[in-house]
Amino acid sequence: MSAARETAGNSGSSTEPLTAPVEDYLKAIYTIGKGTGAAATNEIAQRLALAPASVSGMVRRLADQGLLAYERYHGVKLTETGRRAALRTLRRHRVIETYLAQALGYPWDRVHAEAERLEHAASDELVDRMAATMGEPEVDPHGAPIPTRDGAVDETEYTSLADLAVDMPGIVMRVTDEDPAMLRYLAELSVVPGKRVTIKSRAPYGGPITLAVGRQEISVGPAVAAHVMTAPVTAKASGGRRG
Amino acid sequence: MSAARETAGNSGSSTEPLTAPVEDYLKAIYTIGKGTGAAATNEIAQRLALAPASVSGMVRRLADQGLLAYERYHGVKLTETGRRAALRTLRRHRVIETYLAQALGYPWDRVHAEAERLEHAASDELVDRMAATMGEPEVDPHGAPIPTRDGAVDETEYTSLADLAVDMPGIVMRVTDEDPAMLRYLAELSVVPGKRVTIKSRAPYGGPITLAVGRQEISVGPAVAAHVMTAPVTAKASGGRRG
DNA sequence: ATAAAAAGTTAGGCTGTACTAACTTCTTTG
DNA sequence: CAAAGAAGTTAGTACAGCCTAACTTTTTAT
Repeated sequence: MSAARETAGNSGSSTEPLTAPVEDYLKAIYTIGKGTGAAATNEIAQRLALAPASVSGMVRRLADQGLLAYERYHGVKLTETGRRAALRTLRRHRVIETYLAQALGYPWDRVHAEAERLEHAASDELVDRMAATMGEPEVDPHGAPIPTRDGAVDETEYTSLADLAVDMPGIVMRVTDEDPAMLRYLAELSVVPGKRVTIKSRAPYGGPITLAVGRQEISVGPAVAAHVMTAPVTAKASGGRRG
Repeated sequence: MSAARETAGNSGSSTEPLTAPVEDYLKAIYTIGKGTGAAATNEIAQRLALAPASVSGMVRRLADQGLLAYERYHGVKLTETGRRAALRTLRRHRVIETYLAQALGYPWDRVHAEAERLEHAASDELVDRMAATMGEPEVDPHGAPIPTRDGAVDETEYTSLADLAVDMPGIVMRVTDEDPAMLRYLAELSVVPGKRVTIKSRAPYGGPITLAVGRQEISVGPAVAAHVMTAPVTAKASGGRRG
């Protein structure tokens, strides 16, 4: 279809800047596939709040541009080029979030929305200057690792509160949800990166999880718990990352 | 969702956010008409580097949205709504420029390009936080006045070096050009806001203008001189604005 | 193993913003 | 005041993204 299409053979990485929607697709696909795995059309659509049909169309174009590998009816996988582009956007996003919080006093529940727009407008120079003035932070305000300039990310997997064993203390490393209401809720409970927590009990059938945070004892539902990621306290080898 | 188009008769100021191109049009029209005057299609086209035909089309839609008054073949004028929108964008642009320079060490020749993109992505909250951390600056790094939150701007007109009388000392208030090369050139000559300058001589027929800047004597062409705006040194009533 | 359900795709449209080519209106000037 | 030139407009097209409706393919469950 649509004959005459351009120079035909630009399946490599052309240097034209990506559009905001394209960056959003790549970011979504990356976070779904966590670097290597494949992403399903429907899941991409849900993440981006789009109709699945729209994703089918876009995904084809991204494949034509060499950003991802696509086989009809069988999801999508980032190419190396696509992965690099995704990580560049992710770095922007997280550096900006961190900067907003540290330099401009943004509350942690609002940095995401602002960064979501700025990430498409900020130059690499800007992002690098922000990172430099903050001393090259390694995690954003939610504990998510910030990719480096050259596309390296800490991909350590943590244990969520939903999976953490009873009486095994853990350090909150990350909250993997950006919903402002949930973030405010967690902040109120002091469940934020760096805090030490211990599961006291877990009610069955999706019931509440009771845990100790500092000297307080609180209860949260499993949906919340699933988004709070922890590292074992005993492992002093926390990989050199610091909040 | 998004069914059935919306309330139809939105010729007033609907609260939907403006797109980046729309903001660019309004900004261009504002700066051409300096607040009140009209802007010609061709001039808008030139500012935005677009074909005049594209401007005709867009301008009609902006008129439909109540952002400007448009009469075929007779240019365009901002409505009050349009003017407010233009000033909001201008404020964003200039606050961002100033912040980039002051907080992130951007050189003054590069702030414009970066702000040009960020102004469409930054929220009012972000812009206000930037302004607040800088103590509500009144001018940007080129000396352009920053509109206030509620749309007030200093519209003082200054005298360009091309018009400044010989031997009448002036203070450089503003440079009205964003070309990085020209800005670097002027910075090298120390012709920057705040500097005191005195025209020593003006060669006829568009020849060079010789002026004293500090203890240095330099020569510039009329194209450069036209973009350097000065206020009389004697007028202590400089309106309360400070670089 | 097949039918129902889920997932994914194609077809056909729409909007916003741009372009070129051809035409019209305004302005200027002889 | 008419003709040339400048300015501006319309017509027709394109492209990126998105949508809904209808269809196809894959998966699951009986």
